[in-house]
Amino acid sequence: MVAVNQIPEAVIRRLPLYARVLRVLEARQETVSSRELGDWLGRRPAQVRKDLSYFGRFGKQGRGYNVERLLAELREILGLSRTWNMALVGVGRLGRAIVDYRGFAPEGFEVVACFDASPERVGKKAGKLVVQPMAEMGQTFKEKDIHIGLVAVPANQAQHVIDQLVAAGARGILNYAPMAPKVPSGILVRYVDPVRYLQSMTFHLKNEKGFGHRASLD
Amino acid sequence: MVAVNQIPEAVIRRLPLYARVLRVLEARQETVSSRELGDWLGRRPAQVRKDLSYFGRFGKQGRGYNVERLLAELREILGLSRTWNMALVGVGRLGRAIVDYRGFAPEGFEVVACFDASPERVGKKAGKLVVQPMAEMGQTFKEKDIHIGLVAVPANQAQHVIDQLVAAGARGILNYAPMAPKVPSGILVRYVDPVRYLQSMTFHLKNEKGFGHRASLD
DNA sequence: ATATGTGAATGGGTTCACAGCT
DNA sequence: AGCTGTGAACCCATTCACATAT
Repeated sequence: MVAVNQIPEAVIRRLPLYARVLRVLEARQETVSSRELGDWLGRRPAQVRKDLSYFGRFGKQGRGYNVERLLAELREILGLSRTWNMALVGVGRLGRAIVDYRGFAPEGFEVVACFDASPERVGKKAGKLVVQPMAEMGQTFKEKDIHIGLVAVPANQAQHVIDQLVAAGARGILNYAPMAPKVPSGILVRYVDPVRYLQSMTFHLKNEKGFGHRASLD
Repeated sequence: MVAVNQIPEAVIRRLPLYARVLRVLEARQETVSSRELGDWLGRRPAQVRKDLSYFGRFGKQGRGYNVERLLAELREILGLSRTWNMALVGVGRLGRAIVDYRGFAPEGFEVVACFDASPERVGKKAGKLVVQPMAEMGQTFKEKDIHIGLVAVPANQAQHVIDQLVAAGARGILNYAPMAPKVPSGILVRYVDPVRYLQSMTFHLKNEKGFGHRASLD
């Protein structure tokens, strides 16, 4: 157990994975050991224990962790015991797929507004939402208590859009554009970029061997 | 410069990012310094230089790196100077969005076959492709020289699908399902999981401070 | 003056190994 | 016996600092 600000970032990024496995286990068993949890993710038991120990002492020697309890703790730690409102910018093909994506809601994330710079798109529907002009962003962020922005515009527009999101009050940004924007420090950015994963994969595939390394979840 | 099998995985995962920035720079300048390249990605110049130095000596003291040359080298190193054929499993909403995704082709990745376990979907069209039954997977992988599988099925079916992909000959898997499958060692798996990124973001957003850390591309 | 390439130093993250609880 | 929690040891990755080249 340790001060919040000195928890390794690597640990924080694993917590959602633990939560995910626990969701599956919830239905079938009451307790889980660090070994079992680690097996699901290709991790060593010691790592699981140490990761969790940054936040508290959730286990019982000789028994393991109570699945339900641990899941609840993790959701609390990650800030998932509330709903997070998000705004999407860019309602092209990809944007539409994002609005329709069924994976957000069960985890407490909701797209509650969407914006596009193109006048032809403004006013049309995207899922249940009406596409708004960029100018309304600041206003809408306040009204709807939005803290996260999703960016699904072409790479060459992404920087400008992200600047606008930050100005509107976004503190976190999920960037689907294949580029690396500059943001003020304090703004969190994460990247969804399937091609990038493929490209680091082909390095290994190309060298017929070089295969020995663990297929872990990084 | 060093043997292929002892290049840090972390370095390999950054190479696609360098390539991406170089693509942008290509149009506007002939050379780039490690400082400038690093600035684009929120990295220190020394890291850029060391990363590249694992593969060769591409720079010139006093000048920097030739953009075009470096990009070509990286594409070669990553195995991107060829086309990679991929197969999609799961032609639901998400699967359809993946087939339609415009980001793969320009980088040399192509979805050349798609499969679904549901008989109602088999035989129907998905983009330009006809949805095939799972049983044809092995055959098609050989015929079409497929090495990468994309998984877009519900979490509870993903393990089974991935087993089938591996049996069919897939050596790399891009998993859109929110779960962590077990695979034989030697098979590469990468995860596209927007929710996971959101969940590690909310940890920081929740603790109003804890913001100091760099918004880098990990 | 400017910028690379790299050995050495530092820092962060993972794993070991064991005391201690059930 | 089985399993956690954790300091210490280890290993991998990043950064520094400087010799070297243009």
